Amino acid sequence: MEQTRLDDRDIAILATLSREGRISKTELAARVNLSPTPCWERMKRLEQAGLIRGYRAELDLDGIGAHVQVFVTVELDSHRAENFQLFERTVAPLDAVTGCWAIGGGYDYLMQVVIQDVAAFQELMDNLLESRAGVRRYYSYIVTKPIKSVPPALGLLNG
Amino acid sequence: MEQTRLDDRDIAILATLSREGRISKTELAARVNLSPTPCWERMKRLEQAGLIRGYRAELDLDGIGAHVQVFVTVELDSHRAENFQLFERTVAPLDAVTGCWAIGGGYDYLMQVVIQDVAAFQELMDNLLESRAGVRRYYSYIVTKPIKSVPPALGLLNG
DNA sequence: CTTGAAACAAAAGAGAA
DNA sequence: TTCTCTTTTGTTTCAAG
Repeated sequence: MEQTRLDDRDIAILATLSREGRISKTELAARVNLSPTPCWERMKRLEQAGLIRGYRAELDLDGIGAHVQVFVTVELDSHRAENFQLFERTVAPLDAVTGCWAIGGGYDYLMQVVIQDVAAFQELMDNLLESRAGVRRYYSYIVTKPIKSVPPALGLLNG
Repeated sequence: MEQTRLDDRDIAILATLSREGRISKTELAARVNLSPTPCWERMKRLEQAGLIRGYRAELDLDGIGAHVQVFVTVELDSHRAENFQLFERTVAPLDAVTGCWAIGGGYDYLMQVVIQDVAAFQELMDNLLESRAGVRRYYSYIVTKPIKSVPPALGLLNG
């Protein structure tokens, strides 16, 4: 299930698609100096290998509707495998939770929440505490200003 | 520069594109119960209004190359406007910094870093301290396991 | 990897509800 | 206006070399 080695052209295709996800295959081929067919075959291979998880429009939430964005660090009651699983299974289906990561360094999880307003956020967290998902305590950090959000630079990775 | 009111179809278009960014316009039109032309016009309008910032392929970094992902909370020396600007201008061009948010709640910024390995991360942070960008201290949280990452649910927003 | 052809989608216009 | 329908142009996909 691991990767068949990626060459520079594969990396170029991935890098291009991560910035211009709706580029036409003809144009993509031109960008990576390939004719359309082999480029299309590579793209299909990358998708089927699961290296491309999907394509997403990136939206300007500020223009679309009122909302707050909050990061939350979470500490669990107990550190047994079943507690982690319980928390993860509780949190994963919540629509307002747009990101969640298990982290090292003093907390157990970092969550990213995008939701209507602060009241709705408080209700979400109250429900999470009451749900017995094993949350000992949490700290909230409201986003006051988004500074940057970009796809990872593939050039920095050990290709 | 603000939005011309979005109706349910606009929201449906945005929601669909945020999950299937490479869907064909014909298929998109079918999904939102519209014929291709008006759907195409709406989509163009949404893009030109800046509500769609761009399209991105979401990549499986684990399959592509070795890397670490780190969240970093940052506290600045001083809270004058020029200090914030200096920090933001220093951090914004760094390729390894894939996300940065100004936050309330005890720290000034949260940064998301995706980089080759822990050594490269340390070097990045050392450089940031030496650069006199006004960082008083920072805390690092290495991601040990990504749990969830999805686009925001538009249904939860005050459309 | 290239060519080339058939199937399909995108873009733009003319006009009806 | 806002949608439907039609046409032209360009893209996607695949077979064959």
